[in-house]
Amino acid sequence: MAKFLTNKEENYAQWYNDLVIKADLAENSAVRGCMVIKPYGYAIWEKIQAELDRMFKATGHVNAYFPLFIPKSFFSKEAKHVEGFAKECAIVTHYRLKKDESGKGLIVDPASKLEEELIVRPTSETIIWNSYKNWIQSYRDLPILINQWANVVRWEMRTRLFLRTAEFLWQEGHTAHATSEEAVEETERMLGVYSDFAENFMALPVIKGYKSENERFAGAIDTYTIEAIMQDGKALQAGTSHFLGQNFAKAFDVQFTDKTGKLDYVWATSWGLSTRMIGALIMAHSDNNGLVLPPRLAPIQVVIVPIYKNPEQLETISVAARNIKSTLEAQGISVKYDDRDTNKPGWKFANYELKGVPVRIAIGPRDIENSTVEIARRDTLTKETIPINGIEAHIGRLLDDIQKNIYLKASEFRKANTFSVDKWDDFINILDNQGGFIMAHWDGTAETEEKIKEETKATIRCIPFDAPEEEGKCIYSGKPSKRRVLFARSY
RNA sequence: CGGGGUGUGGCGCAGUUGGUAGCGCAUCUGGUUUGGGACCAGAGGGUCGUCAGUUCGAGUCUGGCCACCCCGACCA
Repeated sequence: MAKFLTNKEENYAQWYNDLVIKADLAENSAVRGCMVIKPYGYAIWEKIQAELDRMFKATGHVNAYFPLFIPKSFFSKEAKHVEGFAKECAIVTHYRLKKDESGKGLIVDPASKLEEELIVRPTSETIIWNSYKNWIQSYRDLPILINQWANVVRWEMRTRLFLRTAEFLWQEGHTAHATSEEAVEETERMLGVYSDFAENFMALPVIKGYKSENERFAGAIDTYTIEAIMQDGKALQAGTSHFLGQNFAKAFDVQFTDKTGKLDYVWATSWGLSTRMIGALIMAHSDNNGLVLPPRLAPIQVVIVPIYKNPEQLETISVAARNIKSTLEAQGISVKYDDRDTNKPGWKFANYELKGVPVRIAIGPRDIENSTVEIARRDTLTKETIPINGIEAHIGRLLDDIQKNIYLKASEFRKANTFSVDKWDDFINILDNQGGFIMAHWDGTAETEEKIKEETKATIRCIPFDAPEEEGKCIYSGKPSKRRVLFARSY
């Protein structure tokens, strides 16, 4: 099988590309660097959105929407922020087209040049803080806990479906607080939301930690991250939460009067998670037969495939299949009954495996006779025959079990590919031969981090929150270090 | 922006010393099939990325341009 996919072990990057295309998640578009997210891929995003949105609201946040366009002058108000994004911005300079003098075709009307150029948002801190300035006068106006679901544009040189595209979808939370402590708390809370989501829904074990100065968000005091390991041993940053201090409040002059009547700048956070998560989902769990989706994010959790020789048989089987479908749906399980006569069962089996549907139920004449069905689980590719009676409890348990098993498998993979390293030679060997997470000592300087990056392409993914204090020597410089940090090559 | 590669039916590809375009998959029709990607018979579908040049004649040779992919630098 799997003759339609490149082998994961042979060419991981090609396997990933094949999978995205063949599973019908997305494709490249006519616009360089921009992808079309196809219905099946978008359905996964909708599941991600629905769950995160629920979690954001449960933690007191509300949704709003700010403009796609940002006046250039806003953008340049926070020095580090500009530096971080200036190199990858799309800019609107005109607002009108006209017919080309010499015939057909359209040209930009030079007379429609904008007074001030508009930047297509690469992130929305500036446009949002420009609004917050008008919304905040007193401590009574705080906190503001807003999230926005949006598209953003970052003009990337090289793109890959879901992992890096010029335009992508995400959510960005932007909060304003009266105190530093409260903002830090919020930053931590939202990283917690992300890691809960990753572990419980994506079945993706993540390491929470601080970014080093080099890797920090432009304009942030502190960036927290969740880092996940992919099956090729590379790390993927799955979500970030930033403590912005008073940087944006100062840039946009957002002050408030506190309880004692004193004027102070507002404290801020921002946090984001993007369609890149779909890339993580694919790369963390899938195999050479196709996608493996955790049940809690699978657009279709159970597919029913009838096996029949003639229309009469199909009719009998369909009655049983529809009964099972409604029984399962009553339990909140999403079920597709695929009774299309245009494809054979074997084709359907392979196709739903490619698409990562967690559970497949096959019903044929034999099953009708015995009141049974054949159940196949995607994660282990195993099959069993069970009685139809009590199927809803069985499938419910099975889905839970698959969710847990996928998480467990990913956890074990991470464990087997995380190395505690003390010698520079070992550091290089591991990166070159197998990849993975490396826990090593670091002297805490940006120079050392930069040199390690130059020599090995590995970066500090994070300084884990739970890294124990431990005396040691920097893997590169030999200078004293107090704790190990997480190194890896990354996406 | 550097290095490499590719542009030929919807998709994947072949096309020899230049002679008027072919294969597989997919599609459509008919029939037999259906418990792991069915089979047989027939049919439709191509300004060969683009512009110019050489030639009696260009998918093929020459030059320019464009697009895309892969590997680097940059990044979620």
